[in-house]
Amino acid sequence: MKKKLAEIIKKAVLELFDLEQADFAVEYPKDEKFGDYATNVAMVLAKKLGKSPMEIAEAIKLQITNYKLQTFEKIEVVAPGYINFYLSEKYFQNKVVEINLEKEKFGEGEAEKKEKIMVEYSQPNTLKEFHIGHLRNVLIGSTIVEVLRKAKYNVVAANYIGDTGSHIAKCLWGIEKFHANENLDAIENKAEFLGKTYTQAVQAIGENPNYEQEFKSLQNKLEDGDIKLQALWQKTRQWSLDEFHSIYELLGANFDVYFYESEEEIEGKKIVPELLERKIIEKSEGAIIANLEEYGLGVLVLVRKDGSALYGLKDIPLAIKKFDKFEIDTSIYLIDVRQDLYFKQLFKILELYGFNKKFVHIGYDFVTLKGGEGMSSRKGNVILARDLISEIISKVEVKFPNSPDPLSIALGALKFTMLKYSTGTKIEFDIEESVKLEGATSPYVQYAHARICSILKKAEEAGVDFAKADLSLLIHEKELSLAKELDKFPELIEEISKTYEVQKIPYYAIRLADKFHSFYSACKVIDEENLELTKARLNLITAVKIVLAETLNLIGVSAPEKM
RNA sequence: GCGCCGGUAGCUCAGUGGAUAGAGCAGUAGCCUUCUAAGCUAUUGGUCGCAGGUCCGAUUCCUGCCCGGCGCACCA
Repeated sequence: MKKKLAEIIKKAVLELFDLEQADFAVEYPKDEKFGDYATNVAMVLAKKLGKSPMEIAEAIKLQITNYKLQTFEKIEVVAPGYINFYLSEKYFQNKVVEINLEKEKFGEGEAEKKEKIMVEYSQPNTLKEFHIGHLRNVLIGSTIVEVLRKAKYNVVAANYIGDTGSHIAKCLWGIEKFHANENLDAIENKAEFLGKTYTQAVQAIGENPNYEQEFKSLQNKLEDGDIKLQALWQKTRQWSLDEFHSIYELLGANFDVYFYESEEEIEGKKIVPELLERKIIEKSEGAIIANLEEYGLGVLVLVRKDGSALYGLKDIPLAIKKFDKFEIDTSIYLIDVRQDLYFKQLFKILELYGFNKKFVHIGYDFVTLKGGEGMSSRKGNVILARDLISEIISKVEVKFPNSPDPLSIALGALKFTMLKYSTGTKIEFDIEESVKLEGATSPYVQYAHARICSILKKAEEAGVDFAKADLSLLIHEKELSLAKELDKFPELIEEISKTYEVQKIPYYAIRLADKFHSFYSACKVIDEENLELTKARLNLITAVKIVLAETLNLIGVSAPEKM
């Protein structure tokens, strides 16, 4: 509707005034009493046209009124020059019908988009533990994927596993040093063992310079293909991958393709001569670097002086492969904001290489612990994803002993909490706060859904057939307010598919649930005295149920029938 | 030093070139013989970090400053 209205306004403006184009905004007014949509077009044009905003607004209002569109109930001009549009009740009543017809397809993009987008996210390092900081990435990433799909983009969800590099060597060294005599295969929680050993190794190496030597020599042996170490690498790598897959399954995150750093490393080394030849990179202080000072991007080291490859070198062939092999148009990297400079450097190198494509880095700020510093696997001051989930489950069980599915409520609460922050906000994680289940949380939204299901079940048991209903009976303030919120859903999808502002989904879900709860206490749906109104309202809440479930679905939260 | 991000109610956070700046939590006062009170209704609470500038209009854009975080050559 927003788009349509913008076109109508533009048409009116261009007909009325001698203009090439018009720049203006169509927005939701702050208050419903100012109508359903408002535009500032008159104020924007005032100066250019040398007329007062009110005068222009009146002229536009008259022009649009002459179109005799049934969509509008009223068009109003208000000082200092707003034009407020009031949509008709009929429009919203029809919207309810439309949603019930389209069902879960409501809100989808109108046509398949031509653009193919790859979203790379998660990128965990093997042998490190999966902590709650990693959760933010997975949850934002899978939400972006879902939203883009809903908006009808062709999306490839990609993961890039960090299965090589010094952190691996450190952990393997730690195993050999401290756990050589243990039967590794018998360890029950292998992921935890690896994580702990990694932290142990980092600390030991930091404290004892001799260990530094030992670990370095192990790293060299590993890179030279030492058979025993290779086997250990393979085995532990698989343990980590198994753990990651299990966590993704728990969270409902899916990937279409996995890339591995250990494979890209080989490709990266192949293009070094060409990059050197073309003077995109150079030798410096024994290392190979890209000097990007002239672009204000500093220096990026690609190859260490010992000849080993760094992450930048691996990202170059991978970036190219994504376009060439997968035929994508846009490549999105979801990685925390601390790597912002790195991505600017990477994209610049690719540009200099002649690979000028659409690259996007979506950065989000990291997760810290309340009262502490940033979580770091190296320091071992982490809260593991699994531990947090267990803790939330136990809270749910205590608070709602009859809950049929505490796991999905707990996961919902976690996802919602993680996603409701904008990406520029650091999340100061407070476990106590995160497991609260009242207010702006997923249970609030899920509860609305469960309440609807409960009413629908009751209606079904009473044998009410509401397939045919007179929706024009929906004139109550709370009913229309609900329908108006439903109408905004497609615009929300469209917006987020362009801005990636995923926090808007939880906020939308809260607003919709809020309006439902408010309607629920003001209006009785099933009213034996008034069967026609009952049918109309059953249609309304069915539409609300569809949109609530779809909204939750986008952020991977279940919509329970019962709570 | 240079760069990026943040500074909005007691707390945690949304939001916006425009109409009285919002939500949750916390506080206060109410609401379960009625479709689930994980709920509803009402209410207290803000010089939108500071100072300038642009604009008809700035919390929003620009500049400077202050505070916090992060990044800037061999981690990813």
